[in-house]
Amino acid sequence: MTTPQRGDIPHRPKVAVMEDVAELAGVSAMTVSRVLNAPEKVRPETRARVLAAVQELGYRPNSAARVLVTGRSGVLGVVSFDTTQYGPASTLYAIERAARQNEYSVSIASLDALNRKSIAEGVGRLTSQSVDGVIIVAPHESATDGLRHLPPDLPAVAVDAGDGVPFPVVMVDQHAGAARATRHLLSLGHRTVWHLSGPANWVDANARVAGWRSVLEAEGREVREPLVGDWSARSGHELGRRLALEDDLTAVFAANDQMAMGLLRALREAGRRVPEDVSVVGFDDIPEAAYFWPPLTTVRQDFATVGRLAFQLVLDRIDGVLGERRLKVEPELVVRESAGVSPPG
Amino acid sequence: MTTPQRGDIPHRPKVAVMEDVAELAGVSAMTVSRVLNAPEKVRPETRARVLAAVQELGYRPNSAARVLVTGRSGVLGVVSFDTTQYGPASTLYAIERAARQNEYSVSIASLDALNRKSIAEGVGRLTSQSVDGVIIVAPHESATDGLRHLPPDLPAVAVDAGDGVPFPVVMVDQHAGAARATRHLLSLGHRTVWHLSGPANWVDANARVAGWRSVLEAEGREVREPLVGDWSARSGHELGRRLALEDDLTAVFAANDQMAMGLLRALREAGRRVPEDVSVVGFDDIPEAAYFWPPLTTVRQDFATVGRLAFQLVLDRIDGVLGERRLKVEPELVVRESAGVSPPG
DNA sequence: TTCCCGAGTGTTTGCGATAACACTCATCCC
DNA sequence: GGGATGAGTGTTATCGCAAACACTCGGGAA
Repeated sequence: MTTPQRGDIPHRPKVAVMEDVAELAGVSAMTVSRVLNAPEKVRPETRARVLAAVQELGYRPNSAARVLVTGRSGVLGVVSFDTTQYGPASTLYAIERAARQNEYSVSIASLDALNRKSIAEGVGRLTSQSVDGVIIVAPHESATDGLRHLPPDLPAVAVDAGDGVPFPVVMVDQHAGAARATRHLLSLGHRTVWHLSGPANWVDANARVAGWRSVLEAEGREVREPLVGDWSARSGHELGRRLALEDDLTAVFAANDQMAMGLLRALREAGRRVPEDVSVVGFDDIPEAAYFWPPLTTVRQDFATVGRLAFQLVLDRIDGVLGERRLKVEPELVVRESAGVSPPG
Repeated sequence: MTTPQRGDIPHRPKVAVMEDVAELAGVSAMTVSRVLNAPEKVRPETRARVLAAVQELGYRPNSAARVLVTGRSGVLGVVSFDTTQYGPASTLYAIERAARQNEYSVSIASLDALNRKSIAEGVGRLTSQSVDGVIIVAPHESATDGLRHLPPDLPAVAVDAGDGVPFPVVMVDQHAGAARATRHLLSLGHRTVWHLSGPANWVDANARVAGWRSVLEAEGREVREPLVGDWSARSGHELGRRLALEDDLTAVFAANDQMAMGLLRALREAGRRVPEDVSVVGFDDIPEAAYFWPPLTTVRQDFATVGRLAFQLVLDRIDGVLGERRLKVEPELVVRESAGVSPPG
């Protein structure tokens, strides 16, 4: 037993490795490896001895060594933008959950900007860490463009991407959700529906505009130019003040709940009652939506399902299975009190 | 050159390794390694040749191999609970940002429950992935208890933990924030302040109760039993209906903005005007708080700073530097319109 | 009896990088 | 001129694990 030198800090406190376990159990390292990876190939008594030794030494396999030899890390990369927002955060959470249940863990790369370069860099940060696969949550057109320039053999899956990406895509059917919201408002007797949209170049925003527009056009209603916000309550409020000036305004479909919230306040400040004078429908169904004033009618996105499906798809890709190209999750209209019948013209 | 066998899928598409770069540049692998890790030790011309080769082959170092030999992964683990909430999500985001700026990447482990076992398991999932350090965001008493049972030599830092944990702790000074909110309400002329607290055993909730109580006691005001919510708008609404029945109610301090939102609605439904009849102050300053009706006076928590500091502290611990034991970030009172002068008794 | 087979285990090798040390010169000093 | 010096580069060993292959049995078929 070597005594520590003066001042020596035992820096790596000598953690047990496979060889130590083998020795304690009186077998070879290979047998230990087998107990851990293919227990059925080891006689039960031997297995028990090995497991006891593992327990006693508190042995944990060194993943770096395993990765080096197997080429598999059991780590999934997620690149995303602004995970403080409800949508991305929920998606990330669902992915992590699904991953955990499948013995995967997840490594994240947040993006500062949404463009080709930063996407490539985020993916690069992850792949150089030897992740087995990547899920990219970046619902922006330029991110979509970035995806097109990634190596197509990368085991990747996109969430909420536009068309023409070389990977499977999972997304909520935004078009259908927006259409549902718009139809709901028309069914209440409104002559037309205004739209408070998300920022240009966000795929969700565009799809919602398209869904909204398609219903109005199909029904032959007037299509007013959408007002473009930035998803924030602030922008909803600001644009809401402009909307409140329109006196033929009776119904508004806001592209997310935060903007709807700002809108609600602007309408109230302008003396327009909701839903008596103006009806409002949002999108997302954030947990607080039911406690807006009035409670918000909105379109619920099932992020948990999106996350789960995305994980399932990367898993398939990692295993070389070619799965669906494009999976859509149905959104659901949640009727509360912010939308009512059209006031008599 | 071996021709692929029939049916053979070239499974690992032969990515370039250091030896390939070395060969192309006409040097040894060691020199390539040096160019990458200690460029000043290599003659400029050699370095240029190597870098050109790296470029040409698209070489990326294999991190697993590097980890195996250096014992350092450049990965930071973050264990947290419910990252869909604004606070944890913001903290996580700030940590990721700080990490990225220091060439670290982050791996996450979400917890399904907050107890000793799940904390240990979360930390275990991360350490077995050879993270260099861990930040634990689990502001619950039983999580704090879990921390006490972790190996104290683990390079870990806790965010928002209770006392007596064997790691440095970073947190917003909840006590001071709550005191500030309470004092603000008293300064407006209210005789006392009610409290809508967070759930029992959450360290933030407890600290806010303590801060609120300490001010009332110091000023000799009546201390009404706090109503205990669960952070959600739903619970704020429900408890708010009970509060609305108290006719000596003039001021409420809610432990977070979501509960304040529910409370606001309950008060309005009961015909109590805010701030004319009842003043409300929240906690967090979520981005929407300014668009509540009325705009919410609240206490802003600087999660970005918390995240940055936490990262700095783990970094120190990883490097063996012994830093602060407990770092507090000052919260800030943001005055908006939901709190006003006390109505004449 | 002999041979084969396969279950169970061991030995060797290699994954891709870096640490530690060895080597080669040109330079500089006395 | 001889040796010390140090900058620049190469060689070898090693990290911890698993794949591939080798070995040792005991039992059943021929």
